[in-house]
Amino acid sequence: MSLNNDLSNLFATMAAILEIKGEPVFKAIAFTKVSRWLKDSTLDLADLVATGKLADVEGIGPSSRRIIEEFIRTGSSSDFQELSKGVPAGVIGMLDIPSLGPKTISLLWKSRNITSVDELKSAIEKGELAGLKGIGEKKIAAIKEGIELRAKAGGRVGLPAALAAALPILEELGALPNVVEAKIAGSLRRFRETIGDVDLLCAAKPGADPQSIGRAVAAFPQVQKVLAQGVTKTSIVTFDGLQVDLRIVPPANFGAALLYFTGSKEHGVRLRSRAIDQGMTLNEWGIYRTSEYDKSAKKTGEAPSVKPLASRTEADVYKVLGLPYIEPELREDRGEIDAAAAGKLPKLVELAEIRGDLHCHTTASDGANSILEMAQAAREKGYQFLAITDHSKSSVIANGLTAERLLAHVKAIHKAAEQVKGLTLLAGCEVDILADGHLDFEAEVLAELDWVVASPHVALRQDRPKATDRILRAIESRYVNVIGHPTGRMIDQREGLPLDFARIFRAAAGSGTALEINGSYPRFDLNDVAARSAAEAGVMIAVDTDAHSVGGLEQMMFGVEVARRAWLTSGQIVNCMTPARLTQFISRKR
DNA sequence: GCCGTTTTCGGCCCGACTGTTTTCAGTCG
Repeated sequence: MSLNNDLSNLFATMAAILEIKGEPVFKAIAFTKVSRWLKDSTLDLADLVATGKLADVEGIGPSSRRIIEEFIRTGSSSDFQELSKGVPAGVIGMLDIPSLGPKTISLLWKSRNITSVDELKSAIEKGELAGLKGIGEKKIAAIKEGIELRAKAGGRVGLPAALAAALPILEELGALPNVVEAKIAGSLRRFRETIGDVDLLCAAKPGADPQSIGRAVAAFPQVQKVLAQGVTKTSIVTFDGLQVDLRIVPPANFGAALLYFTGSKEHGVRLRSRAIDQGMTLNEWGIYRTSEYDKSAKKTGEAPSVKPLASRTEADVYKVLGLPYIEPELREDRGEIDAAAAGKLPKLVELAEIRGDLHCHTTASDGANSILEMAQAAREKGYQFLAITDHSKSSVIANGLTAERLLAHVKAIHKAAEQVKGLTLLAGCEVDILADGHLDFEAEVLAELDWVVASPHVALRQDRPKATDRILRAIESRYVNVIGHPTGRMIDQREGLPLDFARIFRAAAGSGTALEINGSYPRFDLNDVAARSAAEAGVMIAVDTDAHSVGGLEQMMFGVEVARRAWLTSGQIVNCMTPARLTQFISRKR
């Protein structure tokens, strides 16, 4: 996996250099696509190269293939060395600064010899940017602010935090007198694991001045700063440092706008190019017959004068394109448009289909609530089963249970089960997978349990063969029902184990061992891409919260969202089984 | 650089906002 990451970064850097050098943008776009594919793919690159299957991957042509093959062979790329010759590394880092793009960076570099963010900062302070063509006072101020913003925000915020910040603003927006409808769009609507900025869309009451809505939002109590304010678009920064972009459209164009601003960018590009193939033009106002659209009058901030073929709802627009409605979680240009055209979109799992949680903690280890409290909370959520899975002895910091304490705990769970009617309470354990793949308890202890989650918690920097063997060994145990957070990655904090997924998935599918989507942020592990590959390989997926309190059970919605992004249906998820089916699933392995 | 049920060459998605401009380039999503 780190090979994929390294190569992904290599291609992203090459794209950046091409942009700054002012090469035709399409080269950079092509490399960006390769970079994205490398980051997303769980396939074994070395394997693809060896079998010649790399040539089948869409978007990877002869040049990219040559670069990848050379990199695998030698660990470096002569194309990259050639391209980056004479380009200081700091120049590329300047691309991260908002309001500073490749053209300006190139200008600063060529005319003022500015080659890093630090040099840029001191040049601004000394007033050395004055007199450059196309750069005035305001532009310089914008660059200065961009540098500060970058230093403070550090980029993206986690999904749960972004959602928590966005919902109150959405509510205030929806309550404005001139707003007919308001929705979250962008990556937040697609439930990406991290969010760059929040996109909101609203429909203005016909006849109302759209700009008045933008002004009202700019005056919301959360607003720290207004970045831009036009007729149909307002951008603000909240006191949390989160950027929120609002677009205002007429109700008749709401669907087209929602489709446009939900993205992803790549999904949108594909839809628009599909429209072109069919003699149509798709934009945020609607989908139009190109012959009519080209003749129509257009004015910034207003719908084109010609009548669209569709625009009111997203489904209407998809239909004109000959496609069924595509759920936002699938709109990542990962084959969803081809699947839609072929009538092969999955019926995505829904939160209401989840019948229980199979990974949670109590006061016996590091949780905040008792067995009974957790069980009652699960019952109140309408669950039919719940597995109590406290930590094993090696997790000392988490007050992990010794064999003795665990066996007493099992009895306590069975006793609590009698007090909560209508809920199957499973006595389980989250057993550490030790560095060598041994489990933290002997078989005779595990045999006393109804449900076993085996998870890696330590030694998360192992190399690929070691890490893979370790997890494979756990999968082989007849008592292990699911591997919890299989890679141990933490978003933005640590990479996790570089597993050979192909081998893991084969073993898990063959043995009837589930793999977990852990719905607690920043785990989300397996992630969407890996979970999708796993399910395609026939692996059953468990969607769990890893709740450490009653409130933690609510994280199930995030786990389900990862599952939806992984194209999963209820039939591929252990938590959607009836209690009777679940019992069968467990006994089949033993 | 990649791609091809009209193409092996000639295309490659689209609009809003800002700033520095007198008609447009750069940036962003």
